[in-house]
Amino acid sequence: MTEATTQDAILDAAERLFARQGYAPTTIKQIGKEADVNSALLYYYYDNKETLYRAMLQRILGQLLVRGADAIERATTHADRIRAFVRMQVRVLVDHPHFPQLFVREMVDHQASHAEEAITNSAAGAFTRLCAVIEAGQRDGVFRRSFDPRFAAISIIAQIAYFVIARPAVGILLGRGTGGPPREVAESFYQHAEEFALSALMAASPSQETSS
Amino acid sequence: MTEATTQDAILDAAERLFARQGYAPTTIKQIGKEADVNSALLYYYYDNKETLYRAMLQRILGQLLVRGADAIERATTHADRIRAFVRMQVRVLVDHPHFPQLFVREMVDHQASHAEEAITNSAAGAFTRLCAVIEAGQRDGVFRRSFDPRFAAISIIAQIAYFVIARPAVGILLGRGTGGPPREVAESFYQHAEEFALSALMAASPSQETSS
DNA sequence: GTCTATAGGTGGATAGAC
DNA sequence: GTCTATCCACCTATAGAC
Repeated sequence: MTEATTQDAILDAAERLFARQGYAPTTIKQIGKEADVNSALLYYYYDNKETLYRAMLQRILGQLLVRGADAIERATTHADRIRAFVRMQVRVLVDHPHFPQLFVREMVDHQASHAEEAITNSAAGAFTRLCAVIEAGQRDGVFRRSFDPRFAAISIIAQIAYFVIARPAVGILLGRGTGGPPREVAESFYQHAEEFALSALMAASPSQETSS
Repeated sequence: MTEATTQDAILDAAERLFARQGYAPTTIKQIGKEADVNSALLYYYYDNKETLYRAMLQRILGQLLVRGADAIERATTHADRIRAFVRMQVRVLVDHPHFPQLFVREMVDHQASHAEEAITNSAAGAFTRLCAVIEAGQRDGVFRRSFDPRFAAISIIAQIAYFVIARPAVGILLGRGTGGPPREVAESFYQHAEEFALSALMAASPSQETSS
């Protein structure tokens, strides 16, 4: 949090405030104050509020994209590749605590219009990679063939994503109040998510349907 | 959409605009225009912008609570109860297209702390019911016993919830742009979500772990 | 109940000194 | 690069006529 450049200070402040409050309620003056610079200075670096917002979003999305997915390639079984993917997802999210809020707000406030390119890029990356892993597993008969790989990928991603995005709600559901679930609970859930995903994917030869 | 009373017209307009744009960017004048009344009239019915917002939220929440969950009780097998739950979740969301945005914003804006009790109550109600269904299935040996029922419930809910919340992102991932996936694709996904959840839950007697 | 007119406040953005 | 001062647009909310 101790910034090298003024610009970093501004982006850090913007990231905090935009994540906490959203785009519209966050004012230029507020960001200036939080960054300990005069608010007029923001217009030296950025044309307007929107440009600053985009720059902030680009920075954090860029950091996300860097995270290599080679852990997936290192895994030797199809199952382990799924596990590796989920673990990577978790790592990215805990490393960037502001990301979930920013992402959700961008979704509902702007229909991803400011993030389309970044998502497209990361789609080419993480999402397609996960789809490929699933397809390979299906080809080898390890995973059920009944699922559309892209849908399965969404189901897998959704678990962690929802848990993090809806943190306050999840906290309430688990009886831990609005602060969200404590660390140990979150960690257990991350493990659970791996198993749940795998359990769904794994081809069980003769699955029996029982009536209650 | 053809309203009986002026007040309905105002609330309808408010619901549309607040859902689409969020609280801050939506102006009283805009709402007045959309409702075809003078903006000053809104202050005859409501003390201020915030009060109007809360009234709008209360109305939509009231409508949500009505939706019975008896479809779950009617189902005869454990599997069908899970299916019924997912379908109920979908129905609530398509019947109230503005709800997801409003709900998510309440969550991120207020950390669910001053989020309306109604939200937490109805969510918690549905959640506990789903947990009970899972536990029953586990007791009868139909569902895997390895999952914590509460975690499994979150995984199940997450699929639809994420799909709806992250609609623009999902659209991009599926190659349909920020407009979100078209109706048929969404419907297929909803069906997929049922199968994915069940597939994960179902106790497969001897599940084989294969290496690639 | 519904309107016109307007007060009062705040936020985005610019001009210009240092 | 950073700051002071300020303009202008726009928004919430009120007063008061009809």
